[in-house]
Order: sequence, then structure tokens, then C-alpha cells
Amino acid sequence: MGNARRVRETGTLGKLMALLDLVALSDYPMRFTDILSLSDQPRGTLHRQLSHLVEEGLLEVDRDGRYFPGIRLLSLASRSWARNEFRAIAEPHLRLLQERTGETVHLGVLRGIEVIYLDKVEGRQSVRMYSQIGNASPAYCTGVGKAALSVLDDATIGASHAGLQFHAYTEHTHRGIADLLADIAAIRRRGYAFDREEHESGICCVAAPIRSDDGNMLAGVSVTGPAYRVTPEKLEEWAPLVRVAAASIMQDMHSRLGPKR
Amino acid sequence: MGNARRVRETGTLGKLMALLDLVALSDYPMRFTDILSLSDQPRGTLHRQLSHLVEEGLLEVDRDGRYFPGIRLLSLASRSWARNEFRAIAEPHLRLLQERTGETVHLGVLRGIEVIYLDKVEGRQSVRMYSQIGNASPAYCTGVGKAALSVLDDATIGASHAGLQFHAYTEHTHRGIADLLADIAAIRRRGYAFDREEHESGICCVAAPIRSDDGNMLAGVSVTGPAYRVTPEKLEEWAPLVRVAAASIMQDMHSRLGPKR
DNA sequence: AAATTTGGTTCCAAATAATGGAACTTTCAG
DNA sequence: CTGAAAGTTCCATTATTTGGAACCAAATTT
Repeated sequence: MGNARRVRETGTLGKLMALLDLVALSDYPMRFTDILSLSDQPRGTLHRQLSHLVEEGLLEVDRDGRYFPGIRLLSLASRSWARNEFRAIAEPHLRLLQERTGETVHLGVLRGIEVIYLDKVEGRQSVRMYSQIGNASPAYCTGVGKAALSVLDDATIGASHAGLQFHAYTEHTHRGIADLLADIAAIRRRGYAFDREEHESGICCVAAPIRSDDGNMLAGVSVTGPAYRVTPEKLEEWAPLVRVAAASIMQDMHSRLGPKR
Repeated sequence: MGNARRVRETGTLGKLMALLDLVALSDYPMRFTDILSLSDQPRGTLHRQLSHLVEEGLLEVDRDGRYFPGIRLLSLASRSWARNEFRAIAEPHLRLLQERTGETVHLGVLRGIEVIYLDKVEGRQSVRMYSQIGNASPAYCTGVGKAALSVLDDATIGASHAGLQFHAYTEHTHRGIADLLADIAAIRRRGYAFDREEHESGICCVAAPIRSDDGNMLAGVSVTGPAYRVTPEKLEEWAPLVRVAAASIMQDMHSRLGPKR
């Protein structure tokens, strides 16, 4: 109640970024009129806004007038990734965890009610990497997300998820805030989270939370794999390893970033 | 001489993006005053601009007041990558080329005088992928860049490189426009480009140009590896394979994108 | 082939947001 | 503790964005 209302509007930039989100996060390419029907801007305004985004390389238009996210985003993002200190600190611990378990290891940060995957370490499979990095998934149905949420109190979680429609990705996905909070209570007791096919059928994981010293950043590490290999027993067996990884990352952050101030 | 002057200013967005570039593309984190000395904005203005970028998640500030590119860029970019049709079309051909040569294969697009790497397919080494994707390198010292430039005429290349200071990455890097144009003339004759340790010591590659039907996009494929494995003979041996890959990609683009209009 | 609809672009007075100089507060160094 | 540097806020002025309507062009119907 009396919850998260935008304190300040970000003016021109905010409007343009909202538009960029609309176009870039859509699953299919949109033409001018499609965008017009989704944004509530007058035609003239929308047209100029799109032109500006295109001129800056944030969007691109093909010859059929369909808009796509532009490659300037890629080059900015590669800097964002390369310069991310947290990711750099975590990396060796992710590799170690990968070696110990043999399964895929993820590092994700909580951003509002979403998890953004910052890094991924895989075994020998030559599977595509970028497909996961930068990807945003709902916190309520991912191991990393629930682990990160478990650091917050129920009121905060409730407020941020107020009015959210929980999407049923699988039959195991939590259907609402009550389910989520019950799970999170268990996660707090255990110190680690499970995802048993809640986001994707046949995929399970164990995750542990990471919080920065200043408490401004919440994140998580996880070990993920196909259900036929990653049995409930395996998940329990790996839980301590995942917690150790999370603890080591926090400690390294503390010694590398903490003392400075 | 009377070269590329910005035709239109992009208003507020343009100024903010220039600032974002300044901070995100820098190699070290900058604090407020560092940025102030590089941008020619008054303090009040700069402060508000940075705040807006931070509020939108495009930049982040740590507790010591240093600015970093924000993770919102990552999630936008992951969509940009996932939705890039050109990349998707090229992918199987890159894999094939990788299998045939055993070395790392790159796909890059020309953007002005820079190459942005769109994809990378490696052999068994578990080396980091994202480190290359999204990365921007000068066209004049990369195989992909020179291959793409070779499609343009000398006047265009000269104009875009006018006044550019060629950075000597290695002792083999071209020192100026004359060197570059001479190399490019050879590339046009052969149909493929070499990079013999011009960008990074000990790294060589062969590359072939790709152009889209509408001529609006120039790109290139390359095979890259360490000089001790990738001998001049190997480069010559692989050149036809690289050209075949480029040709197949162009053909697939034509059949999948061309006919539509 | 003419008429009509749909999709996209341009214009400009009014509304809104950005600007920048100065005052103010905090942090840091000596 | 003091002074200087760094960072933040304020607000009248200035510049940009806004949005309705007119305009143009391509596709579709008659």
C-alpha cells in the first residue's frame, strides 16, 4: 500500500527509453503502426522519437519498415560486461563451482523483480553463451531470483510484487505471492533455494544468495542442469558447494571493494 | 577537408548518448570531476545528465562516486543479439567454417570506421565468449574490417578515415591511409583480406567480405588463430573456405530476406 | 484507372523540459 | 580545526519536445 510510485520522471530520456524497451523487448519485429497502437503517443511525436533512436543507433529499421534493436547496444553492453567488477571477482569462483559439479553455473543480479544473468560457465558442451548473458527472467521462478529475494523481508517482497500477474511457465511455477513467500521462508531457513522445473520444464537448479556490503546489490549463484541428471539428491549434495561459492564471492568483494571506504 | 559534419543534432538524446559513450567507452572508471573535465558542460547540467542516466540504469555509481556502464545495457543488448536476423542466418555457416578449419571464426559488421563483432565460434577451448562479442575494433587493422572496407571505393574510405590517427597496435599495423589503401587494392584483387599480426601480436587471420542486397550493410567473416599454428600457407589454404562461407551467407540472406520486397 | 483507405512523414504554435550560473552543502587534505 | 575541492540544488532563461492537422505515397478497392 502507498507503494512504489515513481518519485521522479526522467523526462525526455525516460520516455525514449520506455519506447526503446517496448521495441527491443518485444518478441517480434514491429512496424510503425504496431508501435503506435502500443505506445500512447500521437503519431507525430512517436515518429520523431523513433527517428531519434534510429539516428543514435539504438534502433534500426529494415527496408520493410520494421524496427529492431540496434548494434550500438551490443558495443555498449560489451563494455558494461567487461568493466563489471562484481562479475570479475565472481568469475574464478564460478569456474571452481562448475568443475566441482560438472553442471552449468550462473551468476545473476536482482534488478527490481527480475534477475539479469551476468555470467555463465558451462562444461564441455559448445552451447551458445550469450543466449543467457544479459537475459532477464522473473525472480519468482528462478533459483537465483528466489535466493536473492530471500535476503529481503516479506513486506518488501510483497510490495515489489504487488499486482504482478505470475506467469505459469510450467505446472510447478508459483501461482502467486503466497506460494512465493512460503517458498522463500523455507529458503531463509535452509540458506539456499531450489528451482524444480519452475521456469522451464526439465530444468532444475540450486542457488545461494549474495549481498554486497553496502546492501545495495543482491545477487545469486546457481548450478543448473537437466532433471534427469540433476536429481533431488544431487541438488542437496551441491547445496553446500553453492553456499561456499557465494560466501567466497562475498568475502572477495569485501576485501577488494569493502576496505576502501 | 570538408568532411563528415553531423547533419542533424539528435537533441537531448544525442547529448546524453555522447555522455554515455564518454563514460562507458573509457577504460577506467571516472568520477564526477573527471567527466566534467572531458565533457564541456557546466557543472549543474552535467550533474543532472548523469543523474538521468543513472536513474534509467544506463550508468551506475559506486559508493566512491565512480561511474560505470549499467546492466540495463546488458539486457537490452541480449535482445539485440537474439533478434539479429543476419547473425542467425550466418550462424550455421560460421559453425561449418569452424569445423573445417579448427580455428576460431568471427562475424563482424562495419559501423563507420569500426568493426563490431556480432558472433564468434570457437573450438574446444573453454575461452570466454562475450569478451569478443559486441567488441568494437578499428577497421584498418582487422581482417574483417579491411575485407568490409574493400567493397567501398577509395574515395569513400579516404573520406571516412580523413584526419584519423592510426594507432600502432603492433609493428605491422598500417601507419596511415596510404598503407591501408594499398592493402585494400590487393584485397580487392584477391577477394580476401589478411591480418598478419596487425592488431595483436601473434594473431593472424583471413577474412572475406559480405554485403547485403540493399548495400546498406557491410560485414565480414574471418578465421583467426595464433601465428604459430596459423601459418601463411594455412591462411592461403583457408581463403577459399572463408570466401565460400561469405558467399553462402549472402545467398541465404538473399533467399530469406531479399525476395520479400 | 480512378477513388479510397492505410501507412508514414512534415510543420509549427504551444507546452514542457533542459540549461547554466550561482548559492549551498559535503567531503577531504593538511 | 580550517580551507579548499568536490558534489548538489535552485530557478529564471532558453531550447526542445509536443501533438494536432495537413500532407504525401503506396497499397487496396471499386
